[in-house]
Amino acid sequence: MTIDSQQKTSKFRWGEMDEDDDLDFLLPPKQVIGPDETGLKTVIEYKFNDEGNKVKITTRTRVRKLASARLNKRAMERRSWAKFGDAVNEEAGSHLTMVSTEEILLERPKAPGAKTDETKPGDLSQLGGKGGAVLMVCRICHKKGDHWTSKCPYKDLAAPTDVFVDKPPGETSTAPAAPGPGGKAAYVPPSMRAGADRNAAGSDMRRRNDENSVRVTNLSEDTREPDLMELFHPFGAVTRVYVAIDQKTGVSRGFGFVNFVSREDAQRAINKLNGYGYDNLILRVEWATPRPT
DNA sequence: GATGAGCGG
Repeated sequence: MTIDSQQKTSKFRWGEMDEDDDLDFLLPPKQVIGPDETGLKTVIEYKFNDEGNKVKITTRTRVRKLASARLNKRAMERRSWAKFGDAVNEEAGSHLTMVSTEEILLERPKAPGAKTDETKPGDLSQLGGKGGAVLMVCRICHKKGDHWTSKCPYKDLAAPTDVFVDKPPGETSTAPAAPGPGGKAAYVPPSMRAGADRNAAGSDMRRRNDENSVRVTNLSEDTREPDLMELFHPFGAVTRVYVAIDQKTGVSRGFGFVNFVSREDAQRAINKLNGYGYDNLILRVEWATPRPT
């Protein structure tokens, strides 16, 4: 026995074959001929029948006839049109199919409780941004790595998200608190409900409040936020008081901010409290320049 | 004299 024939037998031994073993590799390869001009496609394949004999199976199919039969009259008519536009100088299907350059963001699902994926810190810089840039995709303008949704320059222009859209006024819900068929019942603030004037009082309020920000400087270092509240709230509704604290030492940095609902109230507070003696110091109260967005 | 913390996904 030659080495060559030994190798052959080691690949395939008749004795080890089961009845249902796949012997198809012993058969000649399948042949596909056509379809020819008449639309006739011929497939020739070989199989073993139940007796273990090799049989040849020839299948003929009408291809073109069938395909055209499915096209309706109008479609057939369109086929006879003269080509126009870019198609005039092109082979059908060559350059006419466009590859979309639109950016489509896919969010990779992450199992709850799973650790952040093993993206190396070096990769983040390549994707152009501050730390965590890859995860930062604005839900309003979809710009990625630039800003969070809350900082979006289009935040105030954006149409409200679906969850905030209430039913049209005529449609009254029978059970308002019950979850809808699709899932949880979403709370809809009155200002966002159908029929509410969004421009009047609701969505715009937060931004306006932020602009009614008053800076208070020359505070003694033991002046705290409750003190500021006590001092300023007689002038009108205060939405926020803040005293800057040194993060290391925990002592006041001597300045803070007070936000008012109404700009007029803020102005009155400024007029009255600027130069006011408080804790042996002369307060300085003036409009704060809005924080950089 | 002085201009805010931290949280998302």
